[in-house]
Amino acid sequence: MASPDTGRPTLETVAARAGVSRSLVSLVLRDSPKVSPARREAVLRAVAELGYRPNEAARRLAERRSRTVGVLLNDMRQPWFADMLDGLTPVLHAGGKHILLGDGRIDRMMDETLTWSFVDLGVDGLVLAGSIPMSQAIVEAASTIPTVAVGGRGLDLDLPRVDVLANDNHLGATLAVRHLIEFGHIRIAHICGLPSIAGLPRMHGYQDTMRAAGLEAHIEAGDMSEEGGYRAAVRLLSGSRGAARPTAIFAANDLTCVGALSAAAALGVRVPEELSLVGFDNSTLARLRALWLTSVDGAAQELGRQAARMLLARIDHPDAPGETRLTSPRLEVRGSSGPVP
Amino acid sequence: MASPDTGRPTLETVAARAGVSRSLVSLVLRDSPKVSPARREAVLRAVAELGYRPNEAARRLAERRSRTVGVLLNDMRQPWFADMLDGLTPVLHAGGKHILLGDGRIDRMMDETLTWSFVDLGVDGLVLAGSIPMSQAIVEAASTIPTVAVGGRGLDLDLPRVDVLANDNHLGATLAVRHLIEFGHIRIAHICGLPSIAGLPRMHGYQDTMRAAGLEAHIEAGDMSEEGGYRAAVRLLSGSRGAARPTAIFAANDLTCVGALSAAAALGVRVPEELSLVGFDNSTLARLRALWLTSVDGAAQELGRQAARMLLARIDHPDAPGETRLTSPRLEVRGSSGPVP
DNA sequence: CCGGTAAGTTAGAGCGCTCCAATAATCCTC
DNA sequence: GAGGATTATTGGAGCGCTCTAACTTACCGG
Repeated sequence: MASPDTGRPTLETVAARAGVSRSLVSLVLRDSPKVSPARREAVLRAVAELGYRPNEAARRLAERRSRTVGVLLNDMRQPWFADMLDGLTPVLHAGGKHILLGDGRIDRMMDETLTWSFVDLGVDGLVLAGSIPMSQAIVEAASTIPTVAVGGRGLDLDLPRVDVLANDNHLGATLAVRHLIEFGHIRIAHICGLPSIAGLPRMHGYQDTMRAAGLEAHIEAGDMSEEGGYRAAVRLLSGSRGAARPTAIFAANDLTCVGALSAAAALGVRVPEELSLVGFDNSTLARLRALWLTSVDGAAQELGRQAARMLLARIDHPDAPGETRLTSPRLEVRGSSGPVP
Repeated sequence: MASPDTGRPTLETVAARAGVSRSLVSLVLRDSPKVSPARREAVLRAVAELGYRPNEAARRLAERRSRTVGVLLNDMRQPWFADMLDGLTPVLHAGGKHILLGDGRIDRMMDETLTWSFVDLGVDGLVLAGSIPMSQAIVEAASTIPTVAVGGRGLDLDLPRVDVLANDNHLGATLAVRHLIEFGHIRIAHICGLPSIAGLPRMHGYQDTMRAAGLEAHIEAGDMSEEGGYRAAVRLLSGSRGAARPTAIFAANDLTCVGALSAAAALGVRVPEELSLVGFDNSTLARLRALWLTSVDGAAQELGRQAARMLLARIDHPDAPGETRLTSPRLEVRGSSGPVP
């Protein structure tokens, strides 16, 4: 004799109203085929009249799964993550999954607590996005829960049954440098990023392509920030190295590229007439007409879609061997690059 | 006689190991004062040895609350939301709340499903951020669940026990226009935003301040986008209105302002020598040295902090009368504004 | 018209936790 | 060292749902 006296209606309440048992209501709600049309009708009417909504916590407890996947990322305000999520979420929703976002910057506790709270919540799957720091907690979670690593982590740490999906950063750099070479540039410099899973292959792609073309590589240190890009570009352009000023710069990401653009403006070097710039990520920044950067597009959205599909497959099949897949980037040519002067 | 055979340990498992009852373990975990040091010790050891973590779903069901608040916003990639969240989340965490993010753009179902899923999950509180569309579901949820509306919605729809916290957009516009007047500008135009809860007061602030200074207002239509700002600025600057070209433009937000900046560049109008620009939001965009916009800072982070505090208070006191609070913006002066030519 | 099968419905035992009421152990105080 | 007041500990009844196994009917051919 439950007490539907207080607050929201429960299965009990609905059952009483429809004149059936709790179990039958449950069957109707999970639309089981073996319910007579008459009863189904009655139950649905009762549900509507009472405005009944199932209690998610109870359902999770009973089902022992949450129909939820956790997404761990480091900074949602970076356009790459937003784009990736744009691809990821519709597919996961279509697969009947809720999404729980964990942002390492917003919840400054990525290291441990955030991951554990996902585990406690009993997420059905985990998406590790970007180059989030790999704590003990994450490694443990990833080896228990079906997990997909997208765009960064995972290539390095190789867990047994984790799928890895990443942008081919090496190829992206190659595309950028080839583009500049085709414009006739010879002195092409690179402002590198951090020595991360994203930064290193971009740098190596640059080096390899330069070498293949018989050109001399010139790398200036950056840190994926605007400030770093500005300083590196100032060093490159201020001619402290004699007359060999580069006519083109390939930057490790768009933010760095924007910094380089500012440096060029500050030093009176016109872009693209005197200096060509190519960024990486094709972020919203690159698309602002005030900046209008040529940039490598990592197809983050497509990456997200694929990640979602892989995760859904893995949830159904937790023990399949881990798969690694690289996706091909594309160059988006805009106003910051042009023929060599 | 539970079966700790499978998977994660439960209270039962821990209790057995520590040689105490389930209840005692529960008391230790919620660190009740009335547990003897010896038992507490034993329980904690068992917990550590087993790697026990409480099942969040079960806890929620039993406690009939989720220690979670839902945050509903429309687009996380807008810097304003990120900043607001930066202020909001630490305070909520400190108050022992988990955070559930619902992004209207990412989960394209803000209208209904997203809100309902918050309700089903049994969130303890709700934060409505920005000018999310007000669906029936939201209104219903907000009148049941402790709710705070921050930076947009809420001023208009006035629900009985909902706190409203907003930036004083009218004052912000006033600051911007006064700044330009102090620089000696007379012909100050405004590119307005959408007629939203954020856009309208900015426009009115502009109008009122111009009128108070005995100046003639001139408003060009924009839409809070870069493209809109570009077009409006082209109309303003191309002189189709005779010689009375404005020497300063106050834009409804930074994106619009960036558009205006591009228009100036395209038309050969130098900023700030020939044209001063002031934006709104003081977003990361405004801080890029390539743009370096003077902008009104809505103190989104502080807004977030206050919103969190108000929500925590309201959760403890659901029936207190709704409170409305406006916060004062501040002008961040950068390179896009200067003395009248 | 009876046993057998299919179709529809239901009781009831969990899921893993909280929390109250009841019990057991301990501590005083006289 | 008995009686009462604390202080610790425990049993057990939920929380609202799922899911299996058992129970009703209804149907049908022999």
